[in-house]
Amino acid sequence: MTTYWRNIPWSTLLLYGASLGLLMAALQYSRFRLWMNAEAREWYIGLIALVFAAAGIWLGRSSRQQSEDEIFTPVAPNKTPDELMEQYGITPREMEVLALMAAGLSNQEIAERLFVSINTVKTHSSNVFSKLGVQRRTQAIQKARQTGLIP
Amino acid sequence: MTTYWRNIPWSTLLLYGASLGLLMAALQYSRFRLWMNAEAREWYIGLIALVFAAAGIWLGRSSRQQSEDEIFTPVAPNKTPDELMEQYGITPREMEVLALMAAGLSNQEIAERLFVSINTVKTHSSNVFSKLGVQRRTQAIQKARQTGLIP
DNA sequence: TGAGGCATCATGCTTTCGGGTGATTTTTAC
DNA sequence: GTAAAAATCACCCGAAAGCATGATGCCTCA
Repeated sequence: MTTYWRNIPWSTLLLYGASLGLLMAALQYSRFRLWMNAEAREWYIGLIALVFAAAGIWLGRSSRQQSEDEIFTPVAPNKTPDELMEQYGITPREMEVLALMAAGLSNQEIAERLFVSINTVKTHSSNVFSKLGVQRRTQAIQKARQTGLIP
Repeated sequence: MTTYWRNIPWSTLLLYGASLGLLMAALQYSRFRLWMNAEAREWYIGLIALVFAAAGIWLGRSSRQQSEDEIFTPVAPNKTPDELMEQYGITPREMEVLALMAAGLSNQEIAERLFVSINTVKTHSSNVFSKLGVQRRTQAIQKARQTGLIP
């Protein structure tokens, strides 16, 4: 089920456990010192909390584990492509460009396929981007698939 | 790296700070209780360390998530993504890059998401392209969807 | 008949992508 | 312990993509 992930390196886990043990040892040692009065203890505990929180953040971010569901959540389209074209104001020609774009074609290839110049393809794609509210063709493809504009 | 804090929402930071303050308050309150002797204090501090470490890990992980980029899943593959990764020789890290690529992210955004440099992302994406036998990222997305590498 | 939508094309400019190459470090495998 | 694989980063350079702007011709519809 988990297709791509990386375990937390054992070295990191060991380092983490060792640092915890070191802090515990430091606490034990400090018990024999007299600098740790009641007021300082609060700051000491707060410092431990901050240190381990920071270490936890670092550990959490350095681990590569990432669930599929975070990125790939299927969206069931409730509208037909025609309704979505109407909704976004996408013209038929722009739809053609979008479809070929999603097929992996470059602007030049789309231009040759549609017998127009590459500038025209750029204009159409720019219009599609602004109408879909995206900046790049990959975003346009993703949004078109998500909304059901493209199967 | 200061970029670590870029993607953490302010609400999360506030929540985190508030929980820290609550724990400190709980510590203050516990000083007036008598259950906290010398031996229990070590366990108490260790508990705080564990709690904050866990919270830090959660924070570190959750800050990498993104709820918006979702992908519609039209394909019923005959092979599992793991088998396809094995077939194409795609590594887990390259798979991550491919997934974020399909989510519409630019190389720069992928780099920020994975906390690596844009050069690393370019290397991974180039490897993915050559392994999939394509030239552009849109082609890679298309092929990955067709083969079932990506839902 | 004139306004507006659509499709077409262009030019200049900036950003991003992708290929190629080489390198170091970390992790894994034997 | 060593070798292979994986992950990381850097640099150069050309191609592609994207943005802004303006223009022309066609068609429809009021």
